[in-house]
Amino acid sequence: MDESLGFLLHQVRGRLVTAIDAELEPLDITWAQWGTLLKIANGRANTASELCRSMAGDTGSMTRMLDRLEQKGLIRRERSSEDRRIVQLSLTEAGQKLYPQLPPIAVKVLNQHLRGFSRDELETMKRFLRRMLSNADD
Amino acid sequence: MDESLGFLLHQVRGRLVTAIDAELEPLDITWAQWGTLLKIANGRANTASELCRSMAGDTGSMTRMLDRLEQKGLIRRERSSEDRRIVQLSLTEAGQKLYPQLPPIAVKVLNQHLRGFSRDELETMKRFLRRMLSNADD
DNA sequence: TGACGATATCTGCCTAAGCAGCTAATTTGC
DNA sequence: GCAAATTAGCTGCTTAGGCAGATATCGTCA
Repeated sequence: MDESLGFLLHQVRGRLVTAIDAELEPLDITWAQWGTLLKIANGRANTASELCRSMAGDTGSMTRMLDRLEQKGLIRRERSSEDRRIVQLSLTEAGQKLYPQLPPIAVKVLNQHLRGFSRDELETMKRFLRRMLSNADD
Repeated sequence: MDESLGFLLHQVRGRLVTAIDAELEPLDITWAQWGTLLKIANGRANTASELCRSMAGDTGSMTRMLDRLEQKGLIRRERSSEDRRIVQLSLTEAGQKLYPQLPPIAVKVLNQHLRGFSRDELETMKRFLRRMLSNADD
């Protein structure tokens, strides 16, 4: 039963997150925070609900994630004037300075865990995971 | 960047857990609780620290997990008389009655997410994940 | 024997994610 | 034009996991 796919996914994801968080620790940011920051930096999400949709997350949990990022001075929240329900998100100068430092760290940890994998094998695994995701969507 | 392996693993694992938890809800137990219960039921772990080792988890978090299982009346804790540091774990009658109901639910949800996968593909994916785990161990 | 290190468990503090319920603002439908 | 539904964001409650520190017990070795 340790061999269940669900358990394996859980374990691997946990190891990855722990390893990345350990490397990120000197920068005073976590993997989850970095992911959120990146979405904002890329312009893929300007509001909290866009973030939730693009990460399949909960809005309540996102509010608190944004609280943490704002409190660290990495993002700014501004109530929109056109639609006053919306809070527009943007990176502060500190956020803009921080976020390019992060991808190399994630890549390094990922490569450590992918030692011995061919490019084909990596692509195969990603294809499998995308198929599972699309199976989940119905 | 939504295409990073780490992000995909995170997403798939999340969807699986959410789907299993939804199915388990009428039984008033969660996926994480069920995993712990199963380890105890199988006799693979008679103590908290054995559980932690076999799941690569934290002892503090395990204490609280066992609190929840004990509070639900599914497990029993008994201080060992030979080594008084140890707390021996066992299933109550309720726990023994509950745990055989759980694997079919996990299998069902897993199969939904694996629609269209051949047995070979599943084995390949599991092999990949085990390789990543073993890469993590050094 | 008695000090020291290792082990087992527990507690407090933190991040994170999910659910339900709430308010305010906007859009839709009659 | 206005009631109803929808959307955006927030708060409280819960589970879960990680880290650090505390306590009690055990094993070892001088």
